[in-house]
Amino acid sequence: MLDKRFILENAGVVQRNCDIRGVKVDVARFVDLETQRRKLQTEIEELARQANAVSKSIGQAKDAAEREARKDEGRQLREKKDRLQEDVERLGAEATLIHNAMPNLTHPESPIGGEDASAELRRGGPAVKPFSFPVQDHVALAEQHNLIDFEGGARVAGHGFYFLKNEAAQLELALQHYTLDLLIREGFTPVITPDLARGDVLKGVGFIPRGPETQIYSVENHDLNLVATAEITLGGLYAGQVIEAEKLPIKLCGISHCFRTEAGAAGRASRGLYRVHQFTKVEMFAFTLPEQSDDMHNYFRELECEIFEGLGIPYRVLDIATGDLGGPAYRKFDLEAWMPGRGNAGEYGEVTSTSNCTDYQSRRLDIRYKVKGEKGTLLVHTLNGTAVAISRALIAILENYQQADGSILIPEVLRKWMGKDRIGGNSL
RNA sequence: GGUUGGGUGGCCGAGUGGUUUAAGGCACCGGUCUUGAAAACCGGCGUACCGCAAGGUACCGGGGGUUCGAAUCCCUCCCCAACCGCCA
Repeated sequence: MLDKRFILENAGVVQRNCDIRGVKVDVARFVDLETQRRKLQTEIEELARQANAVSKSIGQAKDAAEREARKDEGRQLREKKDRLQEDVERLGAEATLIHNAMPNLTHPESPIGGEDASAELRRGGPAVKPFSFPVQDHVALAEQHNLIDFEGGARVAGHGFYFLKNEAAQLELALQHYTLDLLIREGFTPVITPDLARGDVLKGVGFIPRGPETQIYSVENHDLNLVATAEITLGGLYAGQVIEAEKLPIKLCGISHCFRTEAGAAGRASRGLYRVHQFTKVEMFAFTLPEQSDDMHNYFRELECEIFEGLGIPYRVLDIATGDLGGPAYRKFDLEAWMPGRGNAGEYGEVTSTSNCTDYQSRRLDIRYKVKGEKGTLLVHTLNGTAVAISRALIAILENYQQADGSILIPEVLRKWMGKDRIGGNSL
C-alpha cells in the first residue's frame, strides 16, 4: 500500500501513476474521503480529551452530587464521540477500498504501456540456432525417456499435477543444488520455508487467500493456505519486526513448493510443465535500506542471468511495461528462456521474474528498520526474484539440450549431481 | 488430539478499576570524569497519527462489552510455550 499522506499531498502524481498502470482508481474520491475522515478524527480526539479530563476530575470530586454531575458530563461526551466514530469508520471503510486498489509507484525507466510495450534489455546465453533435425517439445522428450508422468499426476491429484521420474527427479535436486550453491557464495542465507502460511501473511505480502478470484489453495477448517511462492513465507518471516539498519541488506534464498490454482488460465499456452499446479522454486528475497533497493534489483536480475548463463540456455531480459506490473511492483524484470519446442518454431517463455516492491509490501507487513542514534523507525524495501523455478527450467533444459539421436545432454554445471552427462543414447 | 501456563515498548519484566503520566532493568543516545576507553555518576530514551508549535489522541495478542474512567473486570476469537498421547 502507498503512504496515505503521500497520496493526499501528491494526488495528481498518484492518479497519473494509476492511469499508466491501467488501474481504475478514483484518487480524488479517496482524497475527499480521507480529508473528511481526518477532520472528524480531530474532533473525536478533542472530545476524548475533554472526557478524559472529566474522568480524572471525578476522583477528586468533593461530594456525591458533584461526582454524579461529572459522571453525566463524561457520559454525554463519550456518547457524542461514539456517534462521530461511526461516521469515521464509514468514511474509512470506503477510503480503504480505494487505497487497497492503488498499485505501487513506478520506476521512471519502466516502459509505459501494455504487455507489448515491455522492453527487451538484452539477450544472453548461447545464440539461438536452428536445429538440424525435427525438434521435439519437452512433453515428447519426457515421454520418450520416461521422465514425467502426467497421467499418473492426473490420476492422483488431477490435471496440472505430475510425477517427475528418473533423471527429471535428479534434475530437480541438481537445479536446487546448483542454484543454492551459487547464492550461498553470493552471501544469501539459505532457507527452507513452510509450504503453508496463514491468511494474514498472504494478505500482507499482497495475495488474496480466499474468494472467487483467488489463485491460492486453502486448507479447509484452518486459516492455512498452500503458498504460491516462498516470497510469502520469507516476507512473513519478518512481519512486524524492527531491524537494525546496519544489518541491512538481508539476503535470503528460500526453497519451497509452490501451489497455484491457475483459475481462469485454461486455454492459455500451457502444455506439459509450463503451467502446473505445483512446482518447486528457489526464491531470492531481500530487505534493504530504501537507497539500496535499485542496486539490489539490478543485482537480482544479473544473478538470474548468471544462473541461466551457467545452464547454457539462450535467454532475453525484459523490462516489464507499466500495464503488466503487479500491484506491489515498482519495477519488474523477467527472464525469458528460449524454448525450442514451444509454438511453431520455438518461443521465449518466462522462467524468472524479479520485482522491487520498495516500501509497498513492508508498509502492510510492518517491517521497519532503525538507525542507531536516530529517533523513530522507517520502512525497509523488499525485493523478490526467482532464482530457479524447476518446472520451467526443466522445459528449457530438455528442449535446448536435445540431440539428433533423441538423447538429451545434461548441462555441464549439473553433471556432478547427476552422475551422468546424457539422458538416453550413449555417454560421451 | 488432551492438560496446564502464558501474550505488556527494541529486549527482559512489574503491574487485579483512578498520582500508571506503563515501575524497574538491559540495550541505545548525550554529558561529567579520563591521554583514550572501561567503570561510576547525571540526563535522555516506546510506536503511530493530528498539529508550525505548545500540545493532543490512540496503542498492553485481535474483536466486542461493563464503567464517568479498563493493561487490570466480563464475553469471544487468535497465537505461543511446556507436558502427555500419536507419529516420519
